[in-house]
Amino acid sequence: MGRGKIEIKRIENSSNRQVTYSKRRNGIIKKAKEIAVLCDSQVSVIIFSTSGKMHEFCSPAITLSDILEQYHKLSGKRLWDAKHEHLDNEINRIKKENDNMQIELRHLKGEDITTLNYKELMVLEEALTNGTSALKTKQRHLHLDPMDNGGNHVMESHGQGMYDTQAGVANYQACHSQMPPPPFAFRLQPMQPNLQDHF
Amino acid sequence: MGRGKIEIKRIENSSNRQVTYSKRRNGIIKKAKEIAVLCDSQVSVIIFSTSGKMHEFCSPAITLSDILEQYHKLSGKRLWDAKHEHLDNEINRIKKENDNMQIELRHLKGEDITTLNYKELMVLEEALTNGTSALKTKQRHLHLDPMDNGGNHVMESHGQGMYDTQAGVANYQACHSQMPPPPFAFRLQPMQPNLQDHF
DNA sequence: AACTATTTATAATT
DNA sequence: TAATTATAAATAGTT
Repeated sequence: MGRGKIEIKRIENSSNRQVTYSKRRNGIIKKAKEIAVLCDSQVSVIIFSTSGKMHEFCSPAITLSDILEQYHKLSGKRLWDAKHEHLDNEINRIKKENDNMQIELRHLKGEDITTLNYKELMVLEEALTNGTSALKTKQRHLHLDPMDNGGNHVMESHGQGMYDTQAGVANYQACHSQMPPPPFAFRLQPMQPNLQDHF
Repeated sequence: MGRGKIEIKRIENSSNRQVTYSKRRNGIIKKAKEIAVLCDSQVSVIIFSTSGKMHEFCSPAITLSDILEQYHKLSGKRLWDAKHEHLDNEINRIKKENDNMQIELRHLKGEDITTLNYKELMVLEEALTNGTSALKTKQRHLHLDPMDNGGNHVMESHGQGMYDTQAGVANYQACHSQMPPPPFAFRLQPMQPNLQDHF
């Protein structure tokens, strides 16, 4: 319907195709609206252009979800099973990851460690050692730079916090005074890192 | 487009409505096919008659599922049913949980703690304290009951590990000898538990 | 369901 | 890019 008849095949000229798309898309959606009103039917039209833009029409007083549910009932085609399965797999994967982390967290916090064997305890000890060491370093940093927080720090009494991990010797000393509870500086005793090196 | 112009409102005559429905439905689906070919676009048309019959058209080389997924991405509207939505929510929930645990784990291992503030460091310290304390207890247990593992333990040298947390005073002393690295028994100094009681 | 007068959609043009 | 218009296509009413 136009100045000339056209063959129904892809319009090669990009600009023409875009124009035709726009006109015909409006046409279809107009028709969809009309049939919905005239014939009291439920219609869903979804159109994506090559450029990725979407236009849709859905009968008033009904959602696309409703239409899809109807679709499922009437056609028997299950549109969502694949998606559901994928989501299920995803959930299982993440849950497993979750469980493992949960266990690791509990162990680091000292919970549920009665079942751990010797080797596992060693790994745990190393992790705690590293964590404590890093925390201590951070705390010293806070101590040296009180501007980070609102003061309330206690001077490091003394002691060489760092020690040669390669030597594998805990060679520091910590002798705290009886002052009121210091925030945290040096209440943690560094532990022996790299334990596994000895086994 | 016919012998006379019609108003776009519900056709009351049931038989006429049925005829018009049939004609216009074919028209829309024909148009949908045409625009899909002419403009290389993806189209989905689903029509339900009042009598419950369904007709559909979907662009070749694409499934309705694909179109609906696109639809969700572009419109943000959720088309899926309750189950789908539930699964989606579940994934988001677990992922968030996952992220939080991941962060906590990293902190306990001494990673990424430079951004922690004072209070957070205190919480972290408490966790490490508890974990270390529990580990030490377990290690002592292994020491007392060498059947658990292959022995190779060192006797506890000395030291009063526990101290009054209520007093809020870090009153322990730790003066390690320079012995060669014992496996693990009592290289960990108990730290102050229940730190939060003080704040 | 087929026909056809007429309306509507739209291809080509401006 | 948007309006115009000649023509093709769709379809309302008829048979």
